[in-house]
Amino acid sequence: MAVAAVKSSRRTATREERRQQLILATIKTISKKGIGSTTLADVAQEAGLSQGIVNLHFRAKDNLLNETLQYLAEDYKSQFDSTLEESGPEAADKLLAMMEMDLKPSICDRQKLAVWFAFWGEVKSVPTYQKICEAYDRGYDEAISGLCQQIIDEGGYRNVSAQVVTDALSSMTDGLWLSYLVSPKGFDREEAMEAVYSYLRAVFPEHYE
Amino acid sequence: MAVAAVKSSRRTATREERRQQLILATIKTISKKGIGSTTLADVAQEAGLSQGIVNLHFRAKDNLLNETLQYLAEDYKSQFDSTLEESGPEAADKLLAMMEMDLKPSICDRQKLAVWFAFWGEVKSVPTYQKICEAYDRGYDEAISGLCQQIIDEGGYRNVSAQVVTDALSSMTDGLWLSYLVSPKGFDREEAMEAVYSYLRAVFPEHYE
DNA sequence: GAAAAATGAATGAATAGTCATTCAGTTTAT
DNA sequence: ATAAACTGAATGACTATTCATTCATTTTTC
Repeated sequence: MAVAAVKSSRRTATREERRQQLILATIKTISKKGIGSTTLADVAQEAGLSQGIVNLHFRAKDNLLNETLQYLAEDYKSQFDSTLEESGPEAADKLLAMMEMDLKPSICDRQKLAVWFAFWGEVKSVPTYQKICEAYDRGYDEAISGLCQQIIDEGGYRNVSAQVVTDALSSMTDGLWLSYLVSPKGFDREEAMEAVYSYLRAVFPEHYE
Repeated sequence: MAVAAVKSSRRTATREERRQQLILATIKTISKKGIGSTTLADVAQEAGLSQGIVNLHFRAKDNLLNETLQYLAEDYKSQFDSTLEESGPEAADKLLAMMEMDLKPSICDRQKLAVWFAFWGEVKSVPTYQKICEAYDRGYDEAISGLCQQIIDEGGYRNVSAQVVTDALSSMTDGLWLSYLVSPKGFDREEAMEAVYSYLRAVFPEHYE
C-alpha cells in the first residue's frame, strides 16, 4: 500500500493553518447569520472544532473579527495586484481590467459582499474597522487615480480630473455591490459593467470608443 | 401670569409621540454604538425613559429595529418627493436636484449614514431588512430612470440606456456615502458632487454643458 | 365643580436565556 | 516524557422580556 497521504483529519495543525481555518469559518458564518448574531460557538462549529478554540488562537473575539477584516482586505488586494500585473500594457486596459475584476464572481459574490457590508456597517462605531478600511481604500484610490492620470495625459483630456474620475469609479463599484446585495434578483452583471463602461466611454472617449 | 405652557415633562404622551421618540433614540444609539451593541437599555436611556418602555410600545426589539428602518426609508422618501416637486420644471433640473439632494448635509450626514449602513450590513441575514430596502430602491430607481428617459427622448441621445444611467447614478451616490462614512476627513462634498456632475455632463452633454 | 372611579402609560426589579471567556483535563506530536 | 494543541463543561457578565406596581389623566357621578 502506498504511503497514505496525511489525512486532513489530523487533530493538530500549525498555528497559521488553524487561524486561517477559523477566519474562513468566520466569513462563512457572518455571511449566513450577520455579524451581530455570529457567536464563537457558531464559528467553532462551522470549523468543526470545539468551543474554546477561538480564544485559544485569537485570545478574544474582537481580535478574530479584526483579523477577519484584515484577511478580506488582503485577499482583495492580492486579486487587485495580480489583475494589474496580468493586464495591460496600456493604462486604459489596466483600468478596464480593474473595473471588470470588481464585478467578476470571485469578488462580486454575495457571500463575501455580505461580510464586507457587515464590517462597513460598524465602521463608525468600531475605530479599528475604520482604520483598516481607510487604509485599503487609500491603496485602491492611489492605483486607480494613477491610471486615470496616465490616461488623461495620453489623451490630452481637458477638464477631467483624475481624482474626480477615481471617486466616480470607485463609488460606482461599491454602489453596484450594494445593489447586488439588496436586490440579487434584479442584478445583472452585464448591465452593471455597462454602467461602468458608459462612464469610461463618456469621460475617455479616445480610449474606450 | 400667562397660562404656563404644558411642560414637556408630561408623564404620558400619545402612543405615536412615544414611538417616534423611541425610534429617534434608536437612530442616535445605533449611530453611536453600532447595531450590534445597541441594547434596549441604551435606547431607553437615550430617550430618558425606563427599562421596559420599548417592549411596551414595540412588543419586541425586532420590531423596533424594523420600524426604525422603515422610518429612515420614509424620511428619505419624503425629502425625495419634495425635492422632485420643488425643482424643475425640466427633467434635467429635477435629475440634478435629486443628485444634489443625496449629497446635501440633511441626507449625507454621517450619523444617518452609519445607521443605513448598519442595516445594509444585515440585509443578507435579516429578510425583513432586505424587503424594506428593496422596496425603497425600487421607488428610487423608477423615479430616476423616468427622468433619464425623458432627458434621452428630449435630447435624442443615441446609445444611452435610461436603466444604465440610473444604475450608474444611484450606485455612485451609495458609494460616495460609503466613502464619507469610511474617510470623513478625505471627503469633500464639492468633489463628490463633481464626480456625479462629470458623469451627467458626459452622458447628457446637451443638457449639462 | 368636586370627589370617586377608571384608564392606560410608565416604571424598575426580577427572570430566563445567551454567550464570551476560562481552565482543568485529554489527546497528539516529537 | 515533555510540550503543544485541543476539548468542553463551568463561570460570570450581560440583556431581552415580563409583570406587579405606581401614577398622571380622563371620565363618571352626585
